[in-house]
Amino acid sequence: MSVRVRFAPSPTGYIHLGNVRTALFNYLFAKNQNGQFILRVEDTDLERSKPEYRQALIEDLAWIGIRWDEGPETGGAYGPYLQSQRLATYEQYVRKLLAEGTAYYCYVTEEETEEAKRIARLEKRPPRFDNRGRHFTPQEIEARKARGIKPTVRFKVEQPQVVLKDLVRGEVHFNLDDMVGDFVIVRADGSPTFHLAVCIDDGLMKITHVIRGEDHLSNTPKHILLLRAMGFDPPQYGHLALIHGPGGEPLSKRLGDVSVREFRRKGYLPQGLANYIALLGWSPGENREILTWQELQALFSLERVNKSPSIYDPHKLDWLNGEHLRRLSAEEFSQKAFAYLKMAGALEGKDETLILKVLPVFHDNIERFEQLPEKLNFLSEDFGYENKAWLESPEGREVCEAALQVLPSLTGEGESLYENFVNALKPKVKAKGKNLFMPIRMALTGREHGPEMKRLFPVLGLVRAKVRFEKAHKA
RNA sequence: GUCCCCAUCGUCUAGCUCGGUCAGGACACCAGAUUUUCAUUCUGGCGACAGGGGUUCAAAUCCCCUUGGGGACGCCA
Repeated sequence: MSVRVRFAPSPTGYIHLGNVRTALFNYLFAKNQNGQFILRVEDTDLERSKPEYRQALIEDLAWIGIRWDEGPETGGAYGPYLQSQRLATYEQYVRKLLAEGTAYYCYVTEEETEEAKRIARLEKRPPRFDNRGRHFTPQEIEARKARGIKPTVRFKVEQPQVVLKDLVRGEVHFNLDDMVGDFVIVRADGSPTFHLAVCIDDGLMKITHVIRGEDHLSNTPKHILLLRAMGFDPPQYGHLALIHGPGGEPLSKRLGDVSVREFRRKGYLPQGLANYIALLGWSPGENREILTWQELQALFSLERVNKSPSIYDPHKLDWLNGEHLRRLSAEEFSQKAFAYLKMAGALEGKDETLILKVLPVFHDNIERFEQLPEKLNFLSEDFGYENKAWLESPEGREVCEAALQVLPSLTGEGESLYENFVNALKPKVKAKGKNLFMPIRMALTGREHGPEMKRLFPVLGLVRAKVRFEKAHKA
């Protein structure tokens, strides 16, 4: 039987590092096994689900390079892939469960269960539902109906001992008696809960492996019971330890800066981010770290997934992204960098041809595209000087004067243009070494640091050089 | 509080299945070399088996306890 996995996010916000890692592991596992990857949107929480988040999610997933075989807009043989469109199916199963007596209408109100929980907590007991609604007499039920109470549907937990053979954790034993009571599968407003929808969908969509975050571990016994009650063979489960922020805090608390959108905005390469994320909780062994998408796919295995939680380290992400950046050809680098600048709105009012020409010069200088616009400031004529001292010194002034004399008769192409420039300059000035070099850099770029002058100089060209030395001379 | 999971450098990890390694790599950090600057690149350094008990000739590796961390306990997913 071929492997079928799914990534099933709820569109209640932008996806973050933890979510994409789950998606990525599912995807890599499926592709490694020659299986299918399904995208399913769990939008049963009408309150919080938003269509724009669904769109964002699809974009972000596609951006990083995940391709789904079946999904909301893609379609597939087991659709629809939006839970909000599967309500009729859920109702059928609920009717069946009700008819078979494995589920029942529960007339206990939300307020009552809240209150019971509060008291349980106070008395330091597990805040477990006591199944009281299971034993209401027909009279009680009538009375509650008369008061306008709408029932929920609860699943009867009758075999509380569940053994799970988790693909990453091994055998895990649960006793639902000390965890949960009968749990809600249909809310009082008639909408299905996550538990119901997931089980029906996983069953119907013939999902073979469920790879998800550890936060779902304790839901798994419920799901296994539900699945069995509905006549499905439960899939295999693998629970991934969670990722934490640099301070050790849960990722959800810092959603803003760890969302995929934010990494996009900062100009990370999709393959750089994917590579880094893959290394959080997984390792191919043999000290390998820098991996292409193809390599990730070929090497991935659940057996090598770690059980312990990991902390996200922005430094290492930057380093790894830089490595991927440097592995790009000059053309690819320029093209992607340019696309980023355009997207970031950093091109407005700028000389695009000139930018395209300098871009390759910064290939080794950055680890993400976000660092580019600031480094490109010197292309505009109105830049200021980071350190005027290099220009104001007698030696600096002499360099500027000599440069202006030499410039008109300069010839050469590419790097040799700069060499000719410097060679022509040398006999005319006393300054040498740093004292010659720094005034040139300051006059031409306004900065003390930057890429090699021999590469920058020909890109700027003689006309700009003249303007800049004139300006520097007056400074 | 109850249940579940986890535990190797500051961080990501290899090694654990099948006990015998100077416990390896990478990021970060520090020092040096190259680069007339910066970045890149290269070299070196710092740095860990949470603690305690077993089992064994031998334990990072197997077992138990403690401690620490995480997760769950919703009519959220």
